[in-house]
Amino acid sequence: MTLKEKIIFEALRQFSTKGFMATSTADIINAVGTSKGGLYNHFKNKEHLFIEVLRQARKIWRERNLSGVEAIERPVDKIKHILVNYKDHYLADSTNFPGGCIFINLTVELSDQCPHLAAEVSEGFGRFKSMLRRFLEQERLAGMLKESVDIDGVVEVVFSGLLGACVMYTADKSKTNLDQAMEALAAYLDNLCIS
Amino acid sequence: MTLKEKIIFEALRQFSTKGFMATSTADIINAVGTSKGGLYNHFKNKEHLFIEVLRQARKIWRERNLSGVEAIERPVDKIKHILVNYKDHYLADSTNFPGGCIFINLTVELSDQCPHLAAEVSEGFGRFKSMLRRFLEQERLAGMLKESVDIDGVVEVVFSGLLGACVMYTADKSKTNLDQAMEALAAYLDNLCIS
DNA sequence: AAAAAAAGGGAGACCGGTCGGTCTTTTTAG
DNA sequence: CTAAAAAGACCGACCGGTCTCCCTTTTTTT
Repeated sequence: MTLKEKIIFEALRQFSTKGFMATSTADIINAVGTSKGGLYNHFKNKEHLFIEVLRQARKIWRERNLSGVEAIERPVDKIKHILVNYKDHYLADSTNFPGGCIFINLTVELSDQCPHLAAEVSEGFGRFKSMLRRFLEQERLAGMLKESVDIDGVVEVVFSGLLGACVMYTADKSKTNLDQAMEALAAYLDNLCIS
Repeated sequence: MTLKEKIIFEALRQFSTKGFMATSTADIINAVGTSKGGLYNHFKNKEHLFIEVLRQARKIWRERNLSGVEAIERPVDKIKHILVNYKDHYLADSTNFPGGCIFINLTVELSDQCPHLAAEVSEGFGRFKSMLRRFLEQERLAGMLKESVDIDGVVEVVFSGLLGACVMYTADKSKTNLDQAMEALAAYLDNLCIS
């Protein structure tokens, strides 16, 4: 692992817990065991480091949350699988994300202070919501969704519920509450389907 | 309005947008138009100011979100009323909370940096969840809840959904999306009731 | 093949600026 | 006259970022 990679992974860890502003370059430098020169040789400034950390975080997010989804045929089951991945492989990954969902944390932190960085972060939210909507539309096309179901409303409930559960997990670190929230969302989805 | 009150209200505004750590005492002092002496005569240090700001924030939260709830007889309608209050009177209060829900913002910011402050903040979450649960139990006692409904699960969905909607509102400031999320939660509640 | 030179990563002293907090001084009110 | 309120100079610590220096590795020259 090169020094640059080490810096990115350590910055990811610290941004995830302490946020972007509250993590000093000195914190990262000490944790990695390098120096100012070692860091600023690879990154123009703290903001450029942030961009690379964000890219890495997205890559890990996909690995954790989308693994095994392709192999599932029924769209609504794909969503339920993602919910399970979220709690068991993503939020539970205390090596890379010891502070919970880094995208939520950074969005909350930066939305009013660094709007251009926050926009970068929350871009992924829109893509995720679109994915959920696509799965639900496929389920409807297959005729497996109850007539009365409003897809956009369901997307909002599932997505907001997932976000809220992440926030609570950040706050109380309770795996029990997290499990319950995810199971409740899965039950909610089941209730929208036929048979 | 005394200087002390002015400081608390201004600190509330700034903590709500920029967070606790990123708001400097100088920011508050300049906005209020006072000096270091003017602030530190009324508050021992920044953390004590934080405590008083938190107390004020809770008071406003209750005023905004619980107004009119007493007058409603059916418990589940009380919850739906709170959802409406949340988006129309609480999150829309850009005078006091220009940065969205201050409790969520502060919880996310402080959970890993100042656990003792974060615990103070998120204490209210537990009380709110208990309130939701109490309403649902009353509804069940009145026989108006479907047999299959798991109250704890519903509490998780509604509470997490509310939290997540707040986070998204912090990120995109979209009143439309907020309305949709809240309406979807109300529809979810309707679906659990008889008739 | 040996010597010289160029290149680049890393170390850390250093800079201007900002932070929370203290202390002395001045102003104001009772 | 006194006591509280307010002002603001000041302090040490820390921030992001720059700069120079060193050391190792690679490339070029003889």
